[in-house]
Amino acid sequence: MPTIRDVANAAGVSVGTASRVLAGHAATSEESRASVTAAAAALGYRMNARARSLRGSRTQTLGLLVSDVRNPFFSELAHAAEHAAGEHGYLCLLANANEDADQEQRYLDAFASQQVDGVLMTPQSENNPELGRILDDGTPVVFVDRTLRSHTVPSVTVDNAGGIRSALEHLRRRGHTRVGYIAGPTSVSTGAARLAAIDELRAEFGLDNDPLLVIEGDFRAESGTDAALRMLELADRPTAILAADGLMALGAYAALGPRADPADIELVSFDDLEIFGQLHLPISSVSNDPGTMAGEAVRMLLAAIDGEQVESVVLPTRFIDRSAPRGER
Amino acid sequence: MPTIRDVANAAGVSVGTASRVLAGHAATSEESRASVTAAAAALGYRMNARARSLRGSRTQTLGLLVSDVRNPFFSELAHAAEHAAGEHGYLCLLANANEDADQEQRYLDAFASQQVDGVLMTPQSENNPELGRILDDGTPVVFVDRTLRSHTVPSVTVDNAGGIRSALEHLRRRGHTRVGYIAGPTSVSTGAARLAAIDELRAEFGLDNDPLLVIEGDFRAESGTDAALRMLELADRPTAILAADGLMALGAYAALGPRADPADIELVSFDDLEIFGQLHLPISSVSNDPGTMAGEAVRMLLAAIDGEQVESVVLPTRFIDRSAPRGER
DNA sequence: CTGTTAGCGCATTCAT
DNA sequence: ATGAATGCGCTAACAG
Repeated sequence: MPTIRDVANAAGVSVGTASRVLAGHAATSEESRASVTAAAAALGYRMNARARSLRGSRTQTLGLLVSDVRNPFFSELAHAAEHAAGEHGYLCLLANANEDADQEQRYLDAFASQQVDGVLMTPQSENNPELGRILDDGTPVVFVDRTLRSHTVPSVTVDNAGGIRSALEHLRRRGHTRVGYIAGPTSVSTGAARLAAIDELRAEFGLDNDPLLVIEGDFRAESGTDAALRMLELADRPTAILAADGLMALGAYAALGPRADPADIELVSFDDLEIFGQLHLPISSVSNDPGTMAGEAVRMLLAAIDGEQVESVVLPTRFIDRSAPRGER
Repeated sequence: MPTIRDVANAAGVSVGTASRVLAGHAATSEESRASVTAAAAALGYRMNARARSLRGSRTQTLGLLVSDVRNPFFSELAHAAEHAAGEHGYLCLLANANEDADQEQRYLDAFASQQVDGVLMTPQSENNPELGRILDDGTPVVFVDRTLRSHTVPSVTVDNAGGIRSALEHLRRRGHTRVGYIAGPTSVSTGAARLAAIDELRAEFGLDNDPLLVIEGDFRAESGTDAALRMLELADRPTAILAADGLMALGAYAALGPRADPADIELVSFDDLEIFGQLHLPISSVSNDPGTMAGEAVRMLLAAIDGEQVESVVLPTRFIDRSAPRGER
């Protein structure tokens, strides 16, 4: 691969001049601009981004660490973040923590040694020492979707309590008082916040206060299936099930089986997945658009990289009612 | 951030010695090993991967370019590739071409300027000049899932004809002769190969040769919905629909609607998505495991980076029958 | 075994 | 406007 030196030689100028022309610097003559450009094209010159970033202080690279790329919510988030970053000339290093704290640390270390300009992440483990080091180094970090008690970091999250409230309002309108809740892990901020909201609002919405109606899952489909099956075996079955995330809602859907009657049980999910619109049992949802979250988070991160002070934002949710018309219940 | 020079000073050795210790090089004394290690820990030293790769020839970084991360097939592929790469000490730059040829070129350029050691991609545009340049530079490239006529590159693909055959065998067993086919874009190798296989086998399997029963989609859900709707409006409706990929199958499923009777129409998909097992209309599928494909592709790419000659591989598919028992038809 | 030196590709001084 | 020189952090070659 030709270097800038080859280009300079071919163009008959010094590397300094070649560098200035290639960087679009102002102080260059028409003549050298022409010869350097021609030489670069002829040689098929391509700038070495790593060498450039060694000299300068920016790498134009962002680290993006999500909990699980196979979760549609996060893959949408990753896509949107990568897209937004690209629009600002940044490249993303995408990594998948895979719900594993060790892996999360390894990737953060890799990000740091790759000199990323900033990190966007959906954190999952409290007191992650690697995160502490990165912050100490002065690398800007923005949390998306989740937060951590152990570290004060700007974040983009949704109004979990508001979302839960909208779901409960829906369920009250539909006449449900016996509602099963498939919780997320309370070790994760979203899991904890949503469960806390349920407990807070239980009385106001006249929900049965039965501990058997709350089962903690792990934000994956299978745990949703298990939880739903256990609830359905109860002597006093719930008439509706609310899941703390989309995958667990899908798991609960699977548990109900292909012959389930929409009038039999009502499903509501936190997170809106595209597939929900296509199922034979409608799943209403609290929609928290990952695309919007990612866009906002990238904006914040870039501002932080530019040295600005950024404030956390909490986005509103929107309830999507997919339930059958009243008459059909 | 402390550099290796700071560590060397703190340890009272030269940078050369510090470098050797940190790299785990053999020729170091017990004494310097101890002092350097201690100094590095005390200072919180972290190697600068970009500076290292500027000196050496490897960056330990792979470029991974997929057509659409939001497609579960590709997100699974990306996850598996990243995981496999990580196990070999490689970091992945993940990019999303988003089914756009321009974007594909931009990312390939970015990969090259980041000096990736190799590129793993699901190609989508023939005669991509940027791809030509990368190959000319001697950067190893491996195609996954798809191939290109314009470039001879080692690839990991599935046996498309065999997969189609297994689907048609299933449909014949179930007594279908009027089968609608939702094709993929013929500009993509998989789309073309699967359609060609159908045409090839049409007579052998006694399928109706009605042009109205073949509609070309674009591998996205919506096109599957459109195609299925058009087929269902035909005076002589198909009794089964076969889709060239999972998302279009899901789209067709949506077109059938929540009240569709499993006995009414049979759905088969090329690609197996996790959700298929949970729908009220079963979707049988030709499973081509993206995890296996990605693992194999990473193995090949790393071998190619090590200068070995690698051969393309074609993986077999496995048919997953989710149709209702015969008695219920 | 270790210190010294050079150089990877580039941008940026400082002279001119 | 441009050339020469310097250094980013690191590894490798060469002496010792």
